[in-house]
Amino acid sequence: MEKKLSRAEQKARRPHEILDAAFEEFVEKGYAATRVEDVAARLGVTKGTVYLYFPTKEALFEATIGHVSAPFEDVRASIDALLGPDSDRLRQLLLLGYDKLAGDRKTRELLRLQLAEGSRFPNIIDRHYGEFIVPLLDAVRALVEQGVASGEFHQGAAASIPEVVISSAIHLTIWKLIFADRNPIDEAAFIEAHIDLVLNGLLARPR
Amino acid sequence: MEKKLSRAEQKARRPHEILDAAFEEFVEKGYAATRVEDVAARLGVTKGTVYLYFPTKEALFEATIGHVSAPFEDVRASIDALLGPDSDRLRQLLLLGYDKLAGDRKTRELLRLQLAEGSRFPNIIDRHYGEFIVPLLDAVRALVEQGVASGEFHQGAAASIPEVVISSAIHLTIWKLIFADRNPIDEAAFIEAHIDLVLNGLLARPR
DNA sequence: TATTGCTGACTGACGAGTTAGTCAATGGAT
DNA sequence: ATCCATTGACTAACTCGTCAGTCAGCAATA
Repeated sequence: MEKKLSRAEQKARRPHEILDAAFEEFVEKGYAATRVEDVAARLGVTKGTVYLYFPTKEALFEATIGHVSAPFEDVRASIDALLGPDSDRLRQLLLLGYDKLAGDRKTRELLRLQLAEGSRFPNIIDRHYGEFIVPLLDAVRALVEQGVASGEFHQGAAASIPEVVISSAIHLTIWKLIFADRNPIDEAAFIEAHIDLVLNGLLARPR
Repeated sequence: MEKKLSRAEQKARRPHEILDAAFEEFVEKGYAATRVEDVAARLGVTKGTVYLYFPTKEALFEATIGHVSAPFEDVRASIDALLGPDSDRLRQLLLLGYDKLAGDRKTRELLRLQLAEGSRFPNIIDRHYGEFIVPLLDAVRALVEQGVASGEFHQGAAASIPEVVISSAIHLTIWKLIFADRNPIDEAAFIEAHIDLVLNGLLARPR
């Protein structure tokens, strides 16, 4: 079902197509081992075409990172819309986190690229940090503080460091990145265990 | 203070020296971008020398991974030596985990290499999984199960998935890999928060 | 016909792997 | 103790393939 596109339409689509293809190649091979020609081949065009839209391989890489890390603005809004007691809101927030981080292949692979290439492209780290990490941590912190204020959560070391609350989502993401399909994990059970731990801890409750 | 080494001594040291240098280069640049000549230059020798000891760059890389992931056999023993109530033993186990994972630069960077190059060198993953991950998770699982049996820990989703108990150590490791020195974190407070969360959870205790 | 998105053949640089040759340590002979 | 033939760790300059980036020309569109 190939639709015939006008030249203008084709040209307008090219950058997106190229960035999508580049993302796949960079994820698969890493920056250094990726060949611009292979990126082009994914679209059935040649290297020259890619260089009409991006001046260098480096520029292509940075644009690629920007392209996939773009659609994160809605997260903040979803967080503010959560309802119910703080423990429920925290549960929903964590589920949302799993969905956006461990569940979304693009975000996951973006993390891989940050780890693999971040030292040579520091700006991709800083950008992601400001646009994604800080707001997420702030949201968790705000939620936990509110829970403490309402008396639903107890004051303590854990309440002041939001990182430890979301760690398992990072953990599952890393696990999936390392063991793609080889050591699958029961994700639903993992997430339930995480939420259970965060709310109840391990110590037996006094009855 | 350069000590004069006999030829035999020099030759015996070479492989170690090369692997140490190679590790630094691979960590810094990644597999593809690392030049064998730069590895050699770290020792003040030339490329040819490296090829006397390792047949290809690939073989050098795999040997390098093997070289740094070697000293892990003692962890199991340290775990079995822990004493006291289960909550104390768990705390000590976590501290040990932080020491070996987040605290040790080599282990940390090994994780980075696994993430960055693992898809192209599957065997380095499998090896590490069997030699390090499985024993560690088994140890945590055994400890938690014992705590449940003794009544100190409560039965629940968290108790059956040891991963969620150690997640924050992974999280801190990743954080340090991504933000080397740029966004430092109060590690002692982080670890305390982790232990607090694991033991007590967030929910306020009934008084 | 004029325009332009694209091609594909080209270049220059770079890096893995090779190998003929070097020279200093070694150890046996004197 | 001194000499010298032999060894072998190492070098330096090479080949060969690869790949980023270029650009004159082509062919389809408007």
